[in-house]
Amino acid sequence: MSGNPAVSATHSPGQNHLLAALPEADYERLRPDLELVPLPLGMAVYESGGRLDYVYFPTDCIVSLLYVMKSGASAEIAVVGYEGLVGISLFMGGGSTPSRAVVQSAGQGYRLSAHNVQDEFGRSGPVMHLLLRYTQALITQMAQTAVCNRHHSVEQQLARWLLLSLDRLFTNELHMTQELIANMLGVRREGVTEAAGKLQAAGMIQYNRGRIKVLDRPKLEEQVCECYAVVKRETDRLLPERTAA
Amino acid sequence: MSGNPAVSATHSPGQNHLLAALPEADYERLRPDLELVPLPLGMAVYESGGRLDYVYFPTDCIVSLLYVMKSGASAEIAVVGYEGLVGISLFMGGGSTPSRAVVQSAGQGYRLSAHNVQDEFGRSGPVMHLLLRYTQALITQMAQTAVCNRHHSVEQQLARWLLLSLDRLFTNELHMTQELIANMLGVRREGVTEAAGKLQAAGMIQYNRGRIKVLDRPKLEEQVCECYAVVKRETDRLLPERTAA
DNA sequence: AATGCTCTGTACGCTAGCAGACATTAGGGG
DNA sequence: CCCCTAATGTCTGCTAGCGTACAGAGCATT
Repeated sequence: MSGNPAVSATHSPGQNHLLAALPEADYERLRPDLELVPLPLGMAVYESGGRLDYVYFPTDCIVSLLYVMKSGASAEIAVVGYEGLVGISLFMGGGSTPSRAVVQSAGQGYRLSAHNVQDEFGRSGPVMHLLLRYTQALITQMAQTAVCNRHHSVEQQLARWLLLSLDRLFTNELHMTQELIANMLGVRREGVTEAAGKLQAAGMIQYNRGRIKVLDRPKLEEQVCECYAVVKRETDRLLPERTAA
Repeated sequence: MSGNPAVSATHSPGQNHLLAALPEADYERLRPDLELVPLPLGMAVYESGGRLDYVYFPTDCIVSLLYVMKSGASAEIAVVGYEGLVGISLFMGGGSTPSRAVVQSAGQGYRLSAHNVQDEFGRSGPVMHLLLRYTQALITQMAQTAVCNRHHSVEQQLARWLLLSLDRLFTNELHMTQELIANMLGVRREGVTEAAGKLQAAGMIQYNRGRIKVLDRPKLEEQVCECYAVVKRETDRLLPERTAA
């Protein structure tokens, strides 16, 4: 289905910013190996401890990296969208990680086989350096998640999470139940209801059965904890906008 | 002072397991560039957002990576000992990170200049792959810290922290006040007092004015949360014991 | 021995968030 | 159009951990 020309026509690997940031030569070399795949809501792109066969470059979807405990409780470690990729363990050398990767907002992405990724990485060129810089940005996000989990309220974390998600979409609307958000944040669903209620009362968002519309983003940015800005600034610093293709 | 031959005689770069794991040729090439330096308690090996001139390979000390918020509150992101290095941003490409690195248990370490590190990394050989595998282990630690911060009690986190620290020392005794531990865990000092009291009552540790002796490590391992085991298993998997030099 | 400082223990009120139970509502399929 | 289910709102304890304040205890210096 991903080979459908009508679909391909509206999609380009360049919609993923990592791929777009590659020098033209590298981009063109990679292009034939990139395969467009649908990433439906809830799909496990990667299972904890499992073998990874592809690296995924999201274009218009969001993938959450999360750890699920024995008890069933979970916590989001980081979130990946068009700015990044899922599957760093393929080039970092481990081949697997203890966390899962789940599609949190449906869409599509390009995938590249383990073999191709490792070949590219082995060239020690721009591709490698870009992947490593992205990995460092991801590390910052994980570190800040740890900090946020320690010190900030559910309301602050929800605000951070909304902004991080919004940054990875092209609308001001998320399709996401409170239940799912609670799983991501590792809190109770009731806690999300309460926090979302406050944000709604303050006029920042509008909630409606699985649809969250962000009405006043500037206000949201004003009252979110510093964690959001740290991650955003560091991501922008490490992955400056460049064009290719 | 680090040049003191009496000191050097009892120290070898091989005491750091990353360096020890290098093939002999690489180890010998690096060796002349490695400089033994003292790492006293409280030293800031690296400041948030600052420029990094060296990568540090601890031998018998522990370095904490922590984020300090505007409010002054802090939280430990990860801990590094003889199994690792401080300064991944030098080869990951960013050059800086938003977190600090502080010596938590005094000792020594070898340092390698940014220039040398980048040269070695650029060879795309065993050195590079080892550094990347270590980085992945560090990522796991950060991710698990986020999870632990979200879901586990101060007592469980203290147990995890004690075991992680103990793994990086050669005694069963830590020199560390409750105040410092509280800063690392991002909790109140009183919280640590209470948690430590419970562990002591259970006979696992013995506390005494800045000295913690672990009396019953198996018992401690029994009741620690799964986070410790996840990190340990992943570290062992990614950085198998190998010998060199 | 006295003093001062650091480190540890403890107590009290307070709040955020948990656990569980339940009410309400929206929307889609029959 | 109705019903069923998913999604959301609300309520009642309950507990962990916070903020604050202070007391005792070990250790070093004088």
